[in-house]
Amino acid sequence: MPELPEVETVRRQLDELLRGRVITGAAIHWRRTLGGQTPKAFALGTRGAHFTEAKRHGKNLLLHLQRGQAEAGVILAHLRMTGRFFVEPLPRILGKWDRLVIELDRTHALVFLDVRKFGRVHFESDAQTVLSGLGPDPLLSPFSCRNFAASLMQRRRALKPLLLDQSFVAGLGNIYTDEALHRAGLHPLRSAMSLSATEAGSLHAAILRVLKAALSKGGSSFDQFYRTPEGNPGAFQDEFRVYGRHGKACRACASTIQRAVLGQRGTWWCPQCQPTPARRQRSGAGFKD
DNA sequence: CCCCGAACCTGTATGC
DNA sequence: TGCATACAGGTTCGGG
Repeated sequence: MPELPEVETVRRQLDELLRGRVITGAAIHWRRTLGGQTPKAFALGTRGAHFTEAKRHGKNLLLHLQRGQAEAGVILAHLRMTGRFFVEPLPRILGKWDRLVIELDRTHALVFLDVRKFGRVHFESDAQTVLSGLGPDPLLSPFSCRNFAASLMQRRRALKPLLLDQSFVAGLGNIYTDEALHRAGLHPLRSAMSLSATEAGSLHAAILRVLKAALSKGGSSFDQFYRTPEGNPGAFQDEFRVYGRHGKACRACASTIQRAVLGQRGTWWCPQCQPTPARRQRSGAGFKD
């Protein structure tokens, strides 16, 4: 489900919904949601603290906590495939897919719902250590064209798996990687180091453009899984140019959109707008299928 | 460094 | 209708 535009939409709403609320309790309904942390450790870290600011890096949400005037750590959350947050008044009936319920001010609940159970929510006294392995977030400085181009030149990997690698850039997932490559006119199998300075610039611009456009629509929804904390779906799915459009006409040139599996992920591209790289420009791996 | 397959999970769509 | 299979916005691990 959620990539940078969806997570940023969630962050903005949680920032409004949670600011100032005091955590008065927590009930865990699926242990692994805490990612190895004990329920006791989560409760000790969070109970009695109040929310200050909601931040984000890549697809990670950081819900900052204070006790009085003192920093008290963060609730670090990753929605993975199907995680959702929302706030409801108490009392409420526990839902089938509710994995963690955090009580707010004794009157409300912050619910983490997650059908596939891949999502993670845990308390960290120091978020820096967890985020240290992540690359730059395109919507948070610094993400300069210059540095991005320079880091591309050092990698032989194909663009698709490289852009999905959160230690290279944080926030792109399967949808926005394919959408950015199409907008940049670059084939997903192109080796990163084969890009000219102009092509690297196009890719940098395309990433920013597609992420901002998706964010302005509240992200993308095409099933019941992604909803904002206020309960709304995104609307950017109507503007996909390649993702999921196998067999349909390219919106730019009318060629038939192709699909193949690359790096275990479905990959969509336009054979006209994104020409097949010459052997020299291709990375080692190829398509499966 | 890079690639692959498997694992973690449940729901939905599709085919027989 | 039932059953089997494939696939899904993500990440991590072990092995080659």
